[in-house]
Amino acid sequence: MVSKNIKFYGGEAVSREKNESVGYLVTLASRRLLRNIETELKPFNLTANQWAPLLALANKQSNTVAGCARETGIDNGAMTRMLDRLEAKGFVSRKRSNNDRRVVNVTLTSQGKKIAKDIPPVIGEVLNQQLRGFSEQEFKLIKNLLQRFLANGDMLVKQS
Amino acid sequence: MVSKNIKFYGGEAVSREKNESVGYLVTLASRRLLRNIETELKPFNLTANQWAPLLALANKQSNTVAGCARETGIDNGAMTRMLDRLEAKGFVSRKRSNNDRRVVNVTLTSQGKKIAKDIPPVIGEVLNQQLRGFSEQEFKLIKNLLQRFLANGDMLVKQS
DNA sequence: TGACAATATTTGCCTAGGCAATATAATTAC
DNA sequence: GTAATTATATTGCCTAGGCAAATATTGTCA
Repeated sequence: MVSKNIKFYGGEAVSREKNESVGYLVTLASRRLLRNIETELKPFNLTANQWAPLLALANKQSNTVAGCARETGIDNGAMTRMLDRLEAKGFVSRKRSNNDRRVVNVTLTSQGKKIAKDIPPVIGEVLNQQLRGFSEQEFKLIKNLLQRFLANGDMLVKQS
Repeated sequence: MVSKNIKFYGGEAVSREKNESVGYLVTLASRRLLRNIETELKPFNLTANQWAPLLALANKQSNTVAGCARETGIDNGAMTRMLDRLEAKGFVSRKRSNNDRRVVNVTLTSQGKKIAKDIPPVIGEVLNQQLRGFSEQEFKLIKNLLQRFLANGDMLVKQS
C-alpha cells in the first residue's frame, strides 16, 4: 500500500512562524551545533568542519581526495582546499599514487592519528548536551526522521 | 520530576557510522535542503539564503540590519553584506534613520514585495518533497525534536 | 591503435557565516 | 551633566561550500 503524501506547506504557510518551518529549524540547528563544536575544538587547533575528513581517514573509509569528498558529502574542490588547511596544520600528508597517477593518497600523520583519537568524546559531549531531555526513543526518532528527510532530498537531485 | 539525561554518545560511538550521528545528519540535511531550494529559486535570481531576510522584511518582523540578523539568526556583519547583495539585485533599499542615527532602515522594493509573494509556494513544494512519506504526527515530531535540539544548543552559548 | 568516455585533482569565481575591531550614536548610572 | 555602558552598522580577515572549467590519467570499445 502506498501512503498518500501530505501537503504540509501550501500557500503562505512557509512564512508565518519561522519555528514552524522545518527548513529554518534544520538550518539553525546545524549552524548552532557547528559553532558549539567549534568552541570545544579550539584547544585542539581544529575547526568543526575539519573534523569530518579526519574521521573518514581514521575509519579508513577513504584515503583519496575524491573519497574524502564522497564520504563527507562535500564538493571535490572544497575537499582539496580543506586538505590544504589540514596539511598546513600537520594533520595529514598527501602523495601522488603510483598505481593510478590521477589519484592523490591522503594519510593521517602521527599528529593526525593522535587527534583522531582525542576528538570523538569531545564532540560526543556536545551532542549529548544538545540532546538533553531526549528519551532513547526520541533519539532514535530524530535520527530516523533526519535520515528520511535527507534521503528524500538526495532523490530530488538524482532524478533531475 | 527531573528526567535523567542519557549519554547517547560516549567514547568512540561518534565515529563508526556517520548515519548514526545526529551531527552528520543535521548538517547534511541542511546542506541538501539548501541546494534543492537553490535549484528552484534560480529562475527568480535569488539564492536560498537570500530568502531569509526577505521573509523577515515581508512579515514586518524587522526593518533594520540588526533586526534582520536577529530574526534570521546570523551575524550582523554577514547581514550587512547579505543586504549589499539584495540591494544590488534591486530587492531591498536602505536609508539611514532620522530617529536613531545609528540604525539603517531596510525596506522591500516593489520588486522585492512581488518576489516575497511568489517564493513561499516554491519553497513549500521543496519541503513537501523532502517530507514525502511523513505522517502528520512525524511532521510534528521532527519540528518538536529540532526545536528542542536547537534550544539546548542555544543554552550552551548563553551559559558560557 | 585511436577516438571517446569516465575519473581524479586542482583552480577560479561566487555566495556565505563567524569573530574582532572600529566608528558612531543612544542609554544608563552616578 | 559627564562617564561608562550598550547598541548599530560596517569592514577586514578567516573558514567554507558549490559550480564550472582545465588538466592529466585511465579505461572502454570498435
